[in-house]
Amino acid sequence: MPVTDVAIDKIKDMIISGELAPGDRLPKEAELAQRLGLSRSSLREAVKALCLIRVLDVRQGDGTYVTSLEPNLLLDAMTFVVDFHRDDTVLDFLAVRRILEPAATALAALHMSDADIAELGTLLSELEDSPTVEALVANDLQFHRKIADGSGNPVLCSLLDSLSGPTARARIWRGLTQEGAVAKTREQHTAIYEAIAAREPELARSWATVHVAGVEQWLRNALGTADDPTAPDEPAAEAS
Amino acid sequence: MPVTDVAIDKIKDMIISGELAPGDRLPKEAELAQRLGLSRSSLREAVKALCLIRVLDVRQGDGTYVTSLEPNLLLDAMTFVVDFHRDDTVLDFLAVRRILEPAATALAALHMSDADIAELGTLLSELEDSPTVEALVANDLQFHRKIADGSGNPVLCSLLDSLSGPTARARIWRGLTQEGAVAKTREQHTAIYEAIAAREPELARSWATVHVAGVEQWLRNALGTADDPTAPDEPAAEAS
DNA sequence: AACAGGGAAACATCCGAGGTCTGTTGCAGG
DNA sequence: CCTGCAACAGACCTCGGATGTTTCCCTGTT
Repeated sequence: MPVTDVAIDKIKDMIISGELAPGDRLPKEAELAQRLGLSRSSLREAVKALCLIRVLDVRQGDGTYVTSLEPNLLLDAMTFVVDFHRDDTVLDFLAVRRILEPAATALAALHMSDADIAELGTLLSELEDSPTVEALVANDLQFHRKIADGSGNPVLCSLLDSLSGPTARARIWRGLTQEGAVAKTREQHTAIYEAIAAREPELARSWATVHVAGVEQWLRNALGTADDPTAPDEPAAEAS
Repeated sequence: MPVTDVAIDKIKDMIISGELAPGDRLPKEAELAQRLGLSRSSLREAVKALCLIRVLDVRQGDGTYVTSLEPNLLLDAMTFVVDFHRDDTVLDFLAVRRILEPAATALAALHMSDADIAELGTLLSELEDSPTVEALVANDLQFHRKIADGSGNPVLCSLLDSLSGPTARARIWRGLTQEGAVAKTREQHTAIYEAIAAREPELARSWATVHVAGVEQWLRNALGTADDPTAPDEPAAEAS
């Protein structure tokens, strides 16, 4: 195993063992390199890799620090990974989102604060009557992010955030090619908001399912894979 | 922005744009470095980072290649990230797993091949009467992995696989401290298997919910956070 | 045709020398 | 005493080259 990979594991272990706590500063490059028994070049490769996944944070002129290691930060790195997937796997991501989003929406109906719900309503009313597709998608992302955040589970929130990337692309495509998509999206968002405001988790869950499934169904038809037997094609009664 | 980060983006773009397809070989270090306008040292840092998240695969003496970029490979890198989370966030991961696992189990009941179901049964019967905790957990991981794979959604499968890491640790802890956990786990596994074999998605979903919720409930009590208002503490009726 | 040897190619690792940015310290002025 | 600016030191950034290791592949032999 290359020394760089060893160094990555060593640093990882130092963090997991508690020797390095979140926010701590690492020894300077030269010092740490000597301690781990490798050159500065190789160490820098290890640090850069851990930096990409948000475990370390290097600040030029200052030092290298362990990040907060909070779920939202670490899962955020998954967005980078998701970006690599082409359209042929976007359906699989969307299928996962269709599982998580309704659950998150139901949780939001239970746990969201009144103030946050009010902000959610503001978000909806901020949208112009005839928004551009870009504005609609941006508003959509904020809307769903706020709901995911309202679920009270940071892991769930971050995961949904990451999965929304490909969905957003698909949604733009949809908005550009399908008439009525804008109006339909707004109607469904309003319905979800009202269900949450009414503290009706099951109703919120159902609307969320309908909302995501709509995009999924359209995308499946657009890709011509509606007859793919390996794809999950049963509603599975999340909203029963 | 450091030149290394620029290089990471450049390489990423080369892949996303299709200039570099999965399995393709990158130009040699010196050549690519010159083309991207930086030194080999800096380029190597970029390559190493992309290597950690399984986007690139370097083979000494041969060259650097783009991986298959399949979801299972890329999501697999998330396991590395999940390892960094301490016990105080494991409940959040478990809560997400409790959302995904029942859904995956229901899908497996619909899509799993008869041959795979038979293997699932074999897995159960392979376990000794009084297994060690380690053997039980290993068997448990295989069992759930096979079900996740049977859902037919590679993204869902990989995601569950990553989330099972922390769960496994908790399960070991549970097995070591709670009497009857071994027997209960086996009973529930058998019930899940039989529901899948009977092609009963809703029954399979319910058993999976019970199974994961059991660990979750135990862990919450063990951590003394049962009264945490921010944690999702409602069954949310997945199995209604 | 099969096998062993050798050479070329490519990555792995290291070293050392500037460059750039940041945080701090100390001095001068209000 | 407080404020602001300037110089300094510390730490990371980037580079280029030299040497070691591994793999692939061509070649020659059996």
